[in-house]
Amino acid sequence: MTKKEIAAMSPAETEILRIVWELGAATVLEVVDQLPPERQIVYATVQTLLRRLEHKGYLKHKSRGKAHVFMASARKEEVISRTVKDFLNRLFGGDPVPLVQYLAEHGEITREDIDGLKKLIDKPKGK
Amino acid sequence: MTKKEIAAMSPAETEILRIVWELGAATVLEVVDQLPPERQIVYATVQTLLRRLEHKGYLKHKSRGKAHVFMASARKEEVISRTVKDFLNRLFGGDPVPLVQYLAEHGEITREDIDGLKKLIDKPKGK
DNA sequence: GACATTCTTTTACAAATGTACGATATCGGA
DNA sequence: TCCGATATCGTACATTTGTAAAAGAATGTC
Repeated sequence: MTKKEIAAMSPAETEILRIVWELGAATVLEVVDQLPPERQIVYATVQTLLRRLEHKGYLKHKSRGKAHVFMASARKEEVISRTVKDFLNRLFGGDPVPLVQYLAEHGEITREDIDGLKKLIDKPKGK
Repeated sequence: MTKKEIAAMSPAETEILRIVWELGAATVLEVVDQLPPERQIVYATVQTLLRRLEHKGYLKHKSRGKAHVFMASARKEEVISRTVKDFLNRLFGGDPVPLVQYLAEHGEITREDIDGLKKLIDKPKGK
């Protein structure tokens, strides 16, 4: 395991990283446009966040014309894994059940979602 | 809704708050003892975190002898709700399914857990 | 090829965060 | 009542974070 040493991302950075993941590749402007309307945050700020994410190793970029196109650099699976685990540890001492329970109780996930999950558990070697 | 305005807690603070919840009520020392051994953090630091949590409204304390006994001040349910929702928004754009999916795929939750969840969903007004 | 436009780079900066030392207060004994 | 042990309080301080303005560079357009 020679990697792993990648600085944790901050909440605001996480938000931005997620959007880049969603878009696959995106310029500063495209990320800004993707932000929820109620999220007041200017171009320059998003740009700073993207740059910091690049510094930390989460993103890389290539140029398209004068614009920079950002895209994932670290493996998303791994980043999510680390992030979720950390969150779970801090808020629930590592036990995922209360978290899922919360989601269920608050109607965040439906019975259909749950049925789908069973399948995942049964065949762990999913595609 | 005249409340709600409670400053967000930082990751380190979250960790400490969780322990206080778990213990119900605890002195600085008791919290320190509850921290996982690999978590290197001295008494004074935990104290600061507890103090900050109190300032933000998450905790209150009463005295027992010379020691302060900290306990929840804000409703845990609500704090967890806000925290989980925020996390979900930032990392998954608000969609809980990928999160639960991740937990299922990585063996964090078992089939039994899931069966229990269905019950919760079926009777949302659970005790 | 001069301009307005569009991006990036550089730089800033206050507030929050993580971590902790030193001074002071308090309590239970000898 | 003086002492050692135990706690809290006040303070500190380097980083990180969130937010952004200002300056500089690349582009397409007349």
